[in-house]
Amino acid sequence: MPELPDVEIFRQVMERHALNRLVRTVDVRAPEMLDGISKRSFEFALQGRTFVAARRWGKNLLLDTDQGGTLRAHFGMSGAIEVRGTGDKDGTYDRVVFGFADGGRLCYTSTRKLGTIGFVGRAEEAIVRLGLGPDALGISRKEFSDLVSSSAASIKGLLMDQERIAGIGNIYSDEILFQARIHPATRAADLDQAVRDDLWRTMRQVLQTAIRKQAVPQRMPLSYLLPHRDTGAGCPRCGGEVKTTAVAGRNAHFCPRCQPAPT
DNA sequence: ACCTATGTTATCGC
DNA sequence: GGCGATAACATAGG
Repeated sequence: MPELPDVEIFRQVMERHALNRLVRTVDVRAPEMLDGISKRSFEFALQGRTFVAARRWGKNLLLDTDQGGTLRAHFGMSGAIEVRGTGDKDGTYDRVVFGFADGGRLCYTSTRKLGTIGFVGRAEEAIVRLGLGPDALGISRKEFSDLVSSSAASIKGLLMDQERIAGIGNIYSDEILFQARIHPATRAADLDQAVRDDLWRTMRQVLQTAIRKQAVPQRMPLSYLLPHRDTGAGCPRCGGEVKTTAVAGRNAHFCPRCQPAPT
């Protein structure tokens, strides 16, 4: 689930349902998911506080607290953030649970425990420590163009490299490249300026559309690859067969006819 | 049983 | 130093 659009939806949910509520209890059920902080320190840091702002950087959710200090959460491949009411029962995969004084709960969930959650004095510390590049929706056209033209990696590999540009993963890199009609294995530096500029616009358009659709695959435009990624359906543009191929360590979905291999 | 999966990180070879 | 491939992490589902 959690690439930039998914985390942005989490952020919006936090903004509407988690701000300015007193955190009375902190229950760390999977301490192995804590990043750089002990269970005791984490609980101590958050108990009695309220979240005053919800931010996002790449795939990381950042919740600023009223006393300074920021909760940072990353969701791995199977994580989410869920707000529960008093009567709702616990989920099997609730890994960290914040109990609000008003009875509701904020739950950091993760099936596979591949994510991390931590607390830092300033959000920037976490961003620097994780080595994250500029957010995919924050990078300027010029910055993006320079990044692409100076990379020897495949364009898909570059889009997924969190140290260069933060927020895009396997699913959305495929979608962006499909919409831009670029083969995922194309060397980034081989793209000329017009293509780089178009790719920047396409990247923003895809991410913003996904956010508008609540990052729900079924709500994406029919012209997107995402809703029928695993249905075996043909290319939504030409009807041809969608292929898969390994690029930068991941399985890329693409249409060989619409996204011809680089020569 | 075996394979795959929306992520990250360490390691190895080129 | 950059990059791709691979394994590992923990778990579910086909």
